[in-house]
Parts: sequence; structure tokens; C-alpha cells
Amino acid sequence: MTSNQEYFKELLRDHGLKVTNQRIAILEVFTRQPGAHLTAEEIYDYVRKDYPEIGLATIYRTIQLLSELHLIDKINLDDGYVRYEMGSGDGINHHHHHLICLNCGAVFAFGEDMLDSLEAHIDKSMGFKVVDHEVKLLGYCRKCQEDNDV
Amino acid sequence: MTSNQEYFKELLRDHGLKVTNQRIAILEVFTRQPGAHLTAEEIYDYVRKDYPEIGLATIYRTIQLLSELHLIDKINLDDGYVRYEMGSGDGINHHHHHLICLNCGAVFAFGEDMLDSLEAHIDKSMGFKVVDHEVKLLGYCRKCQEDNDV
DNA sequence: CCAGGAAATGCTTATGTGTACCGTTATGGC
DNA sequence: GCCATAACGGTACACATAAGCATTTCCTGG
Repeated sequence: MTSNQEYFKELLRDHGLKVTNQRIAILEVFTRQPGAHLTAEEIYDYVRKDYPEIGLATIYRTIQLLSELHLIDKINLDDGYVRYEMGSGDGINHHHHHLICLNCGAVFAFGEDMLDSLEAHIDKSMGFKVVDHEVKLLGYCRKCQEDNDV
Repeated sequence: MTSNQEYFKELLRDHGLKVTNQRIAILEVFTRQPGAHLTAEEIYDYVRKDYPEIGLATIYRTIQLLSELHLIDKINLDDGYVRYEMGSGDGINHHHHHLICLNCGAVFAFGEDMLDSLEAHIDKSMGFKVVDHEVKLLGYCRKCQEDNDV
């Protein structure tokens, strides 16, 4: 986590941006919960535990900053909230793959990349050059199936 | 189109819902422009040409209704607007596949279904039962590539 | 065909996420 | 340590969508 923080600070400096306690604190929220899908409001609540005087505007500004630096990814599950998650960490793979349970709303991630052949086909047949993709699979998670909630 | 309208009326009656001119007019907007991806505001503007006294609230209420009846599908392109399009018409296939040009914002649809094997694998390994999916492929359309806009 | 009741509409107001503004505070190069 | 400038906190605003409520419209059964 410390190495992550150092990398972040260096990244800020390289972009001519200032290293502030608020930005560090917000990144900390993500590093402490890898794989979490947090809304702006949730991030706000978490950060305030360590940094009570932080403002919501700073949360939104920093989220946008982290997103531009490709440290977090934006996810829209169509539940009225935009969520954010830490990327895989390699800074290259921005592909989003999510399993969304229609009953309990749980979100799972999976990392497989099976769309390469499809994208090659689209490029050839339609001339559309795919550079990123986002896959949402909607269904019912194991727990909800076992609980007979569905 | 008339058969479509009759089917819609019957569908409403079967659900104990009333057939109103407003609902017919809104469905008409979609049937007149198959394949269009319309925002609520766009639908509002179109309907008012034929039905000037209609209210925006009715647009939203009817959109939700049509969505629940699976006559239209919700699409979120993360451009700040939620869009809606008429389904393929068979009433079964709700899968959404879109190519989104990152330069000009154009949206293309493609109908291929290549995720079946992936979904079977997920069910087996994670116990997650997939019932629907949504695929967004982000890239650059042929025109933008030719125009050297990218 | 008409009357009664419920559902739908239209208008207005509320909600809630996200952005803009602006005076104040903190960062970092000299 | 000083000073310009970026970043912050608080608030007000903008926007899409939902809710409330009185009025109108649809439909069923006499």
C-alpha cells in the first residue's frame, strides 16, 4: 500500500498536480478495499472517518482526477448511482466485466477476456475499431438462488 | 405498425392497464424510428408534434411502463442521458450490444450472440445464473477513422 | 348509452446526484 | 520562510427524474 501511495504521489508530481492529504486519504479508501464498487457518497462517508472536515466537492473532484489518471474506473449499474472501483493495478487493462445480481444487487467481477475474436470480426466487417469494452452480465447470484429469493 | 399498435393495446388490457392516446402516441415515436436511441427529452419533443398538450411526467411514466412490458430497452451510454430503443420485436431477446464511437458519439447496434459459452462457464464455476447481458464496445467508427478525426 | 369509480394525466414541487462558484487555506519552488 | 497558484470547503445551482395532487379520461355494468 505504501508503494502504491508513493506511486500516486509521483504520478501527481509528474502531472504538475499537488499532493494533498485529501487526495491521499481518498486513494486510501480504495486501496483498503480492493474490488469494492463505491459510490461518491460511500467514499465521502469512509474518508470522513479519517478526515472529518473534507468536503463532498473534493470527493467529486478527486474521483474525476483518479479516473483521468486511470487509477479507478467508472461503473454504471443503472441503479441511479455511478460507482468507482480500483483498476487491476497494471494501468493497462481498463476492461470492465461485472456480474450483477438482479435480486440482491451484489456485484462480482470477473477477469476473463473472451471478446478479442469478436472485436477482430467487428473491425473487419464494419470498420469499427474497438479500443475498450464493458460487459455487464445480469442474473442471480448463488446465495439468492440458494435462499430461494428468486 | 398497426399490428404493433393492436398488440400493444391488447398487452395493456391483459395487464389491466388503460389504453390512452398518450401511450399510443409515445409508442408511435418508437415504431416510426426503429433502431433510434432516444432520450426522454427527445421523445417528449417528438410526441409534442402530434400531441402538444402532453406532459413530461407522462413521458417518464410511459417509458417506465414500456420498459416493464419489454417493448423498449434502457441504454446507458454514460453521456449523462439515459436512452431508450425499441427491442428487436420478438419480445424474447433483450440483449443489448452497442458500438459507441468515442469521437463522434455515434451508436451502432450489432446482434451477434457470442457470450453463451462464457455464461455457461460462469454458471458452472461461480454458481451465478446469467439471464441477460449488456455489451458496450468503445472505439472509433469508420467515418471518424477516415476523416482522421482520431 | 350513460353513470360511477378507478386509473391516468398534467402541472407543480421535491429529490438527489453531480458541477460551478468563490472566498479561504495549503502546497511547493525560490 | 515567502509568495504565486493550485486546491479546498461550503454553498448554491443545474439537471434529470420521481412524487403529490387535483382534474380528466377510460372502461365496465347497468
